[in-house]
Amino acid sequence: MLEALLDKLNKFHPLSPELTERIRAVATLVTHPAGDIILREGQVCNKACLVIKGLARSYYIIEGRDITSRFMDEGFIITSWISYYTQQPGNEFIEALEETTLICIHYTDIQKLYTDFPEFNIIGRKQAEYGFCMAEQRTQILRKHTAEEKYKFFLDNHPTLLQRVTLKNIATYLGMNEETLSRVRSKFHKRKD
Amino acid sequence: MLEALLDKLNKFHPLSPELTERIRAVATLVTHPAGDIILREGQVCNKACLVIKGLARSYYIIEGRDITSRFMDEGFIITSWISYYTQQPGNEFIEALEETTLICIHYTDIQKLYTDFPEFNIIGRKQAEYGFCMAEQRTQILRKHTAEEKYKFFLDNHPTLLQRVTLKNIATYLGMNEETLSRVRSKFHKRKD
DNA sequence: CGGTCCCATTGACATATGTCAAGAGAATGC
DNA sequence: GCATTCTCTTGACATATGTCAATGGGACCG
Repeated sequence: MLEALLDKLNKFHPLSPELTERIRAVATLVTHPAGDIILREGQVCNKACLVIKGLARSYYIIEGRDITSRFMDEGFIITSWISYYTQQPGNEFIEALEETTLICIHYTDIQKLYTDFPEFNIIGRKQAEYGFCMAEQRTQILRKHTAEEKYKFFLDNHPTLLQRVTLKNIATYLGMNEETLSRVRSKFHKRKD
Repeated sequence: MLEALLDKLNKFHPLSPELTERIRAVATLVTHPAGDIILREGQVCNKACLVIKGLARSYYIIEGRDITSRFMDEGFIITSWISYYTQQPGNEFIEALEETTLICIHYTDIQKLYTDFPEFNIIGRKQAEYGFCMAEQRTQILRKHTAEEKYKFFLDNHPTLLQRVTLKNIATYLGMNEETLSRVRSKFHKRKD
């Protein structure tokens, strides 16, 4: 199972045998049941985890509203980026939406990897660059003008998530409320007949 | 003037004399007059530039609307991140809002720095991590519920920009139109009397 | 099997924001 | 120095989305 992580890292940059060994030594497998809160607001996020199986969402609460910031399924990294990078308490929750199996590495272990294996910084850099691009892309959804365009964008970019996530969570991800999304959907799919 | 760049990089990670020398060799100073388009939609962004003096904004056009994605002033990096990282044509324009002086390094030179100086990846990683956090923060503006909250957030986080940027550009940055911003401001500042 | 919860939909209505138009003032250019 | 833009504001009105409430269908659980 650890192979999934090694594969992913290898695609960023080839891992030496020594580095591979060290990663094996510090990576741990965890499974969260559906509904589990993996990280809470106010905590420092001290690990980064690859999703092997399952699905989670990150969200935060602002003025009493639950706002979904990200969905993370197989192949993606679960962490609360700002809290992780700055090692300060963050405002994000992370919640398992399905039973979710993760390979986790602690922040301090990752920092040691950076200092002990300079080439691991290449991987860290490319991962951060990738995450950055994804973040910019997510932002573009919120800049769409109408609810319908946001929904269309979601359909085009996350077709599989639609079956796995409640519409309420999708709605808060798209910056609208549940009822609006429901109406947009009925109008949108009616036209397709 | 190059010192500003070296200072910034040094704060991420100490630069060896050799690395410092190489950076000096590849960095170039450029000045754009106000109104200049530094990058156009459809181009590949092949450099990253530190703003020494001046101010620019990146924007893109979607369904005929001009949407500001970022403001970049002194100390910040000007580049079109997705296009830069992927080296694919992007959809962003970058426009100098004031006369703007930059220290630029070409993408290929940066890549050579990564391969020739492994520790330069530490700097690249930390810069990407920082940019990622900034991107997440920008996104939070768009998730605010009302126009007034968005404006308040902008006031708190970019107080100096208000004097340097037209309200129209701020409005598109905040995901509202010019008139709405104007009304929010008059209501908001009236209360302060 | 019946009760309870959660999810999604729909209706009626309220309201925030967008749109279109006009105008005043400042900045810019010939 | 005058004309021309541009910026910002304001008004009247249109409309998209939010809010509140009710309903029906599943899923889950005792």
